[in-house]
Amino acid sequence: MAQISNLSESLEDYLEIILQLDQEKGEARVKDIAERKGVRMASVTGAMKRLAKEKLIEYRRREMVTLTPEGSELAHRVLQRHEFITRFLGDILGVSAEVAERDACSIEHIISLETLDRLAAFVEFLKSCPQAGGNIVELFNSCYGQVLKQEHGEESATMACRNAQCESNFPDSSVRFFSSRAGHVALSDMKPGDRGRVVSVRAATSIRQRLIDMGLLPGVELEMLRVAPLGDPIEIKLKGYNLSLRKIEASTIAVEVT
Amino acid sequence: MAQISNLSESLEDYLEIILQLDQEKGEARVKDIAERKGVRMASVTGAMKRLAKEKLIEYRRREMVTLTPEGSELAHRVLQRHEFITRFLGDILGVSAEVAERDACSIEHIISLETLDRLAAFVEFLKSCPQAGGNIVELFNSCYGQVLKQEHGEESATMACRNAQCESNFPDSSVRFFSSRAGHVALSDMKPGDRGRVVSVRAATSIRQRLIDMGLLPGVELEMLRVAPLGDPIEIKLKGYNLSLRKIEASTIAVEVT
DNA sequence: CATATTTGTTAGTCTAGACTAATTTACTTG
DNA sequence: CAAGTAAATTAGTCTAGACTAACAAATATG
Repeated sequence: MAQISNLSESLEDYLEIILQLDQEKGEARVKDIAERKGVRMASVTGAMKRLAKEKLIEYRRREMVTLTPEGSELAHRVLQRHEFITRFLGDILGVSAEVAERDACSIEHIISLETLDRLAAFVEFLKSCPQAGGNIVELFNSCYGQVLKQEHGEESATMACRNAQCESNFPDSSVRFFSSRAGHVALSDMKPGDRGRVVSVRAATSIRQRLIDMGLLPGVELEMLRVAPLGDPIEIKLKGYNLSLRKIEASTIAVEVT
Repeated sequence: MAQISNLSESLEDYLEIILQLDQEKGEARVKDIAERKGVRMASVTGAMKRLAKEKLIEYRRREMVTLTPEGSELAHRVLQRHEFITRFLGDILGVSAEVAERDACSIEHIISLETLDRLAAFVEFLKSCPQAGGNIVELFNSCYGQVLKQEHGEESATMACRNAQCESNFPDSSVRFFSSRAGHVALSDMKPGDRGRVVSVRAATSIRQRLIDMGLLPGVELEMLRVAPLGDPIEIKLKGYNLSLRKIEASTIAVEVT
């Protein structure tokens, strides 16, 4: 049972596809539904029966599918949710269009209304609150780069980054927190000679700021030099200079060993 | 097949639960796994066989479950992903703890690594980039309120809001974009006398800022007064004063009719 | 008009992943 | 130690949702 309806995910998908086809072509036929959903026509026939039983569509054998008023209402809600998530992934996070679409397709069915509401509020906030600058999203995407987006005329975004002096802070535009093959290790667990790349800094704010000021930012390359006899302090090399850290600080830093 | 592994969602869940139990109690038993996953023991037995076949766990009948090195590696990755998503939902979006946990549980299995990476980068950005203020998240949560979070000692967050003069901008701390029963309607489609609440403003940035300056913010209550003969302009009442909008502007504003 | 081709349907199969009920094994305790 | 209880397994059932194969209807075309 998905969140909005009491339908299965699959049936929600069918409903959504029917609405889309209806809007695009003015009609929804079994063949087109099958093609868009990536299933065989026989599967569609079955699904149509289930939807008809729920009185969400009107369907007579070999004719086109039409939404009932309740079906249409529901389909619109499902579609709105889908499009919102796609926009969040694409426009805010800068995920590539295909992946945004695919992920939205699955997330829409399982995300709670509470989370959706909060996410929507967050998006509105990022776009509207004058204190948030209004350009947070552009700033983010120019600092961290977007996936597979090389549209022209993005000069202003790049400028925003330059102006904000973020450039030197975020040196790697393709930070891979999760997709790296290697597992992540706490900096404090590295052996002398190990090299790696900072993945995240999870220290409390006060310490965090210090670490960041020292250059320990996501994406930065570093090398473990020495660990003192009792494991404290730890000496690392980054950006060409050496740095000493306390073990407790180093343990908050996740590193992808290379 | 979930993203990280080629296991089913359910099997990933089992693996994750085994790791958690192992960390918490030092051992994972069928009964506890069943309880945590909310299934019967018989179902666990079946799942353990499937996991053992994949060489992810070591299991002999009626003994406790242990992770193989590969299983442990995978389980850690799954758990890390889970915890990251939970933190995003809870700490950034301000979703209530239970829902954050529940949603993370489902989202973790379907979200792509690309999206996960972008999300992680975004979170790091919000927390680290000096230009982003570093307090964007607190600002958001104090402006829009958090769900079911009434911890004390949040004075500083509230202050951030006051200082930022966001208070008057975001009057309603429980904006419901998706969870409202009623569907959303474009402001331009409302009838004279209808009352409602702004859900979102989707205009282009230039117009958007003007609308926002006039007080058309998510959560604001308004009433439709008059529509001129040709549908343009539209007169609405909000916060006690009257406002005229062009139809094209009004059509970008989604309203939840009350 | 006869025959292809396209479009849909029916009937039956398969799978994962839950379930119940009954049984077996292991541990505890009077 | 016998009996009771807790833990785990086996065997079999159910469901959604896909699949294939074969057939049927509608449409197009030589």
